Amino acid sequence: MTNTSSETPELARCGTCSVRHKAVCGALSDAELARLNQIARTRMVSSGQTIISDEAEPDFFANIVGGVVKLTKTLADGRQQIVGLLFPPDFLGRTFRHEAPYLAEAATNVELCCFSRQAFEGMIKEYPSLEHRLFENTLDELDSARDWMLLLGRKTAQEKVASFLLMIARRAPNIGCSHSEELKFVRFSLPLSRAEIADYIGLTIETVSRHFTKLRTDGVIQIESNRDITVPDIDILAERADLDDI
Amino acid sequence: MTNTSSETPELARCGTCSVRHKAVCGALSDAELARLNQIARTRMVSSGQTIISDEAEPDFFANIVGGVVKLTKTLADGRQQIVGLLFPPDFLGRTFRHEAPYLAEAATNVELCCFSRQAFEGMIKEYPSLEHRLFENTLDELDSARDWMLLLGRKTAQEKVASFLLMIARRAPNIGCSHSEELKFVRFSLPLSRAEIADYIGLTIETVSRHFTKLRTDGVIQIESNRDITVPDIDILAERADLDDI
DNA sequence: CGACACTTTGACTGTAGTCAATGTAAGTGG
DNA sequence: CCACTTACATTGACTACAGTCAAAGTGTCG
Repeated sequence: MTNTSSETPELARCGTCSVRHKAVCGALSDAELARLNQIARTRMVSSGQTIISDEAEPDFFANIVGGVVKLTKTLADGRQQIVGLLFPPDFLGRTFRHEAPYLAEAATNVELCCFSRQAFEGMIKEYPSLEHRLFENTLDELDSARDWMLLLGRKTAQEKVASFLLMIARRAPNIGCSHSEELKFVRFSLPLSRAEIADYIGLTIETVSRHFTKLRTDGVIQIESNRDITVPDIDILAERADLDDI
Repeated sequence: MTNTSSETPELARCGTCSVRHKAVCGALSDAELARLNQIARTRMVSSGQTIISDEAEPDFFANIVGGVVKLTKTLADGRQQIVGLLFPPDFLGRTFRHEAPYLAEAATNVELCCFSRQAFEGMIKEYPSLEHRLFENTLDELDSARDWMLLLGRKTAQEKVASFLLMIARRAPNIGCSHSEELKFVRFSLPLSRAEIADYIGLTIETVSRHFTKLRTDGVIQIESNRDITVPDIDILAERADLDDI
């Protein structure tokens, strides 16, 4: 929360990029990457800042290099729902449609690698392998969205909170966390406030807080500070989440 | 519910196909289509039959030519959530992944145009325009899934029921319905039972039924029969749905 | 006509929401 | 350094919306 969106984005340096092979860029050869490098600009966005408004037409796409981005939808009376959470090396932006269907905000301080819409869509048309990678990403996002629909429509508050913590514990390696060898023990920082968690799992702040407390008194989690959670045995947390599906 | 899945699928006839230009096939030239035609087989599936199990690895994809297909996810204790509803000319199947992430069932009698996985994935690799079309479809499905997350997480039972009816009214032209010139007046048949509607909008049967009754007594809808609904003024229904977003 | 599946309605319950107060931690200025 | 502010989180008391359990109603098909 120190600096706002940096004013002088600098040329990206793909050679030293931490998400080079995991992000969509992984689909490109060295020569193709060199061209992408020409249109890529690093940009820092501080926590709470809007990245893509749902009112304007965004003129860029981005890879998430660091931090967490939340995608939210809002009803006329202010009720909000987080419909997606992006971690490195996820891709941000709705290709082939000019109106953004949601608001993208930095949930933490975020590092982006941005591409202008025009130049990037041009590259998509030229390099089918790039479009293929984006397509695979989108299929994975759709699978996640549908998992979340099951959570929102059918899980109890307790299961929702446990499922949320489990999801963060599993994705946290991408934003830095520690865990034991056998992965039973996990410690991580929550990228969201209680209010944001509530908006993600379709509850109120109070209900989220109550179930955090319940999980703590039941010994399933330890709350080191508001944002720092330790899970002694992730399998026990998973039981509380009612391990999805058949 | 008359016939089960037909035993002798016949060669598709793309020339007379009702979804030729709207389905993914629309991305193909006549020559390319001729090749797709070779691997396409028409198949009828009766209401209630499973099309793709979430336990087996499906070996085909399909275009929905007629009828409605529901995609469901189930928790260990039997709670269900419908995570997608496919109408003509939607595409059914998860490309590039062998395990199906959900169960696909015929909600009504359904006509499919099926392609073997191997042959179709081969064509995708050869024809980037086909992959592009599938990608655009998937982006639209993702947008819909996120709209539905807002409904599941943040809308009241009344709003959920109204939103569901509104969605059906808007997509019903693809499964046959009548409406007035200015589109205010709409009459359609529901492709789902009350139990299925409940599983789609995250409620119980009883709550769905109560809110149908409420909308009827308020004059927002007329219930001609369990499955047949008339909406005298769709704008009034839309008000009850709390027209999404900002 | 009778059986069955589905839907509606009623009475009651319980989970999560609402409203309000208190607690906690980080940051600011006298 | 300590009062004060501010933002965020927790806890408590009460409420209400949707869920549960049960019965009655409706429609379809043999």
